[in-house]
Amino acid sequence: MKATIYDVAREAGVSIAAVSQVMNGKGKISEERRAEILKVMEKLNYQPSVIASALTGKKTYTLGLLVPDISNPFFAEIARAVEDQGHEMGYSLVICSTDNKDERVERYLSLLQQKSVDGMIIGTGMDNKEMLKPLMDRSIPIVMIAREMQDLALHTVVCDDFVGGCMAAQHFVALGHKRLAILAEHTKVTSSRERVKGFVHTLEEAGMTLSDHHVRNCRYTAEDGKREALELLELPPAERPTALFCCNDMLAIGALQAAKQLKLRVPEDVSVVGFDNTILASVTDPPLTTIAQPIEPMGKKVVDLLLLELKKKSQDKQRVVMRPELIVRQSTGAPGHVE
Amino acid sequence: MKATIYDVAREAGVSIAAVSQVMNGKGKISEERRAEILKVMEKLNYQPSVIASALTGKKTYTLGLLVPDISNPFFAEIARAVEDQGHEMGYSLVICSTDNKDERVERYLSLLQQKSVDGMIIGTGMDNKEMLKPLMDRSIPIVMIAREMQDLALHTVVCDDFVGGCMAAQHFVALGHKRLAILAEHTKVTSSRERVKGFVHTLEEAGMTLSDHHVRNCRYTAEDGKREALELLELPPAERPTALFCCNDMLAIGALQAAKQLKLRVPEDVSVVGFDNTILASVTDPPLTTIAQPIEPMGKKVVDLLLLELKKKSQDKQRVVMRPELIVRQSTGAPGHVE
DNA sequence: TTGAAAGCGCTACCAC
DNA sequence: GTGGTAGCGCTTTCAA
Repeated sequence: MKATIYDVAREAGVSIAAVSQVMNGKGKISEERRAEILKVMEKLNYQPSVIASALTGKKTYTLGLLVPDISNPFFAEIARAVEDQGHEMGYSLVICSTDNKDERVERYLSLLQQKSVDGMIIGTGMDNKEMLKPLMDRSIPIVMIAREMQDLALHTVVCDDFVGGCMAAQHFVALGHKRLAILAEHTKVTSSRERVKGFVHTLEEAGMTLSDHHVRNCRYTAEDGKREALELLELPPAERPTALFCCNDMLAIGALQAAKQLKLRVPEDVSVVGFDNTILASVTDPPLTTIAQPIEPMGKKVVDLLLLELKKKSQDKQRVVMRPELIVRQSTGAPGHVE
Repeated sequence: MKATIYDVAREAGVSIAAVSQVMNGKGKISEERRAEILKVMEKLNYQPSVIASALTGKKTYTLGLLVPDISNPFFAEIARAVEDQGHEMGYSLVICSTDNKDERVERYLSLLQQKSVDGMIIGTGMDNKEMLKPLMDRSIPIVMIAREMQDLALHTVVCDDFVGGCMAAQHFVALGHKRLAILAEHTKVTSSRERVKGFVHTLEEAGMTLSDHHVRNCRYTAEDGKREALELLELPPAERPTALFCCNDMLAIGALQAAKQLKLRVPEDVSVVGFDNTILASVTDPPLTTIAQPIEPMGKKVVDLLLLELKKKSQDKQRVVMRPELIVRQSTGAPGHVE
């Protein structure tokens, strides 16, 4: 059986209070008692119970991370960054894949609460933002990453999605594209909406427009992207876009697959830009031009904000916006030309 | 503040014992009291504390998953399968990326123990297997996935790595390759060792051999794979392999990149087979022929075994071996020919 | 300095 | 049926 604080105390001939003190480095203990207790802990291979400690008002040293799908490389990379930064400070990470379903979000929110996590990092969308209210009322620290929850006072770390969308558009415009289209995520995904806005904004500044049926909403799988891209690319030549802006790398892969299936060459017949710059972007055929999010810095920052909130409550909520970057690979070129 | 069992009891005018009983569906309670209590719980939005419950000898409903790196798609996909199956049964998942470093493994093992997780799923290698002993002595349920811990009586779920290696070799032999090479993982990775063994075995059965410098050990990143593949592919023509078996998809991507850098065509100049069939295999250029592991069934099975172990202890340890499958895409062909 | 004791929220046993 | 109560392992006053 596991050794408890009582075992240590008995073995060392002191009170449990003494043991507790040396563990927490509080109170006054003579050096020799301290040493003795430490020795006994070692000998018994004593592992203090976080559970018991947490019950006494201390922390659980556990954080929750809600994302749509941990098997999606983007979120897996986020998770790794978050895990590392948390681990640095002694925290563990519980992952929660929501599939963007409110019921799952709710379930996980409740579960994490019952498990008394010290804080939650939310990187998933949800239709009903009210779900977060109860948590905030109970002042459970919550921070957002890669998603915004407007109207809610929450620390938030995002990349500048609007600017990212602009960058993609600028790239296409500079290349000379005239017929553009977008593969967006579900409209409830704020980051995707911003990217679309930025893209459209830049296009309009350049005197171009985007017809509605050239903006397709997908879920977040490559299959979805492929299906929508197929429809786009099968339009009559005069309407068929020569450039596709995809709101994430997964969708871009779907677009690439669609192009391949239709025997369209990339980038000669159609250019594709993705978003996120996950590992996927570097291995596609051709390698994907994409807008990079600074995933690691974002993950680190969001943990820092959360831990900050953990100690000093009720400060100003920050909104940290990090700059995306256009990574030009080989999926983009001038329309109708070999690059 | 969060409502406690006392709040519910007071509000409902009953004892906490009564409340506890309705929560756990045990003991006898009159229907009306039951309904009343339920109503109060609802009203107070009562969330029972898993922490307190766990302290009383119950479970924490939390599982730990140790993998080398959650941002590696293979492990991310494993994690998703494990998460889902666990979630089904009310468990949460703590992810632990070890980077294959013993110190990190040890740290996480200790942390998970202090947090009283109900069980651990280990999908990472470690040099010193002794680290697991203390956990086993304390009879903390441990199961292995995609890794073996020989000499240790542990439930284990793996795919048949040896057979997987054989499949790769058979594929190459059937295609007519004569000069083969392997990109293996670190020798301490049992699964990789088995794959190499199977590969070599089949080769020898076909009357072929593999010289030592045609078997390279890498870590687990694409960069490593690329570096080693570069060396292999820069050998003089008479020694240069026409077929590369890579022990995972990441390494295969590195190989693909190496080939591209050297202006070698795949599969005309060099064929490449990967292992795992992660999402990466479907997006490479060209799409990767690979040996698929049944990731989802494996993840589900390992959770089942763990939960089984949770209830009835000390049963026979199972070793579940799942069958891999050759997925032929476009990175393999006959040597010197366009496929 | 040191330790006795009062909880933290919940479970389970036992007496009523 | 129902509720009192003794812990679970640890933290934290507060006396001594």
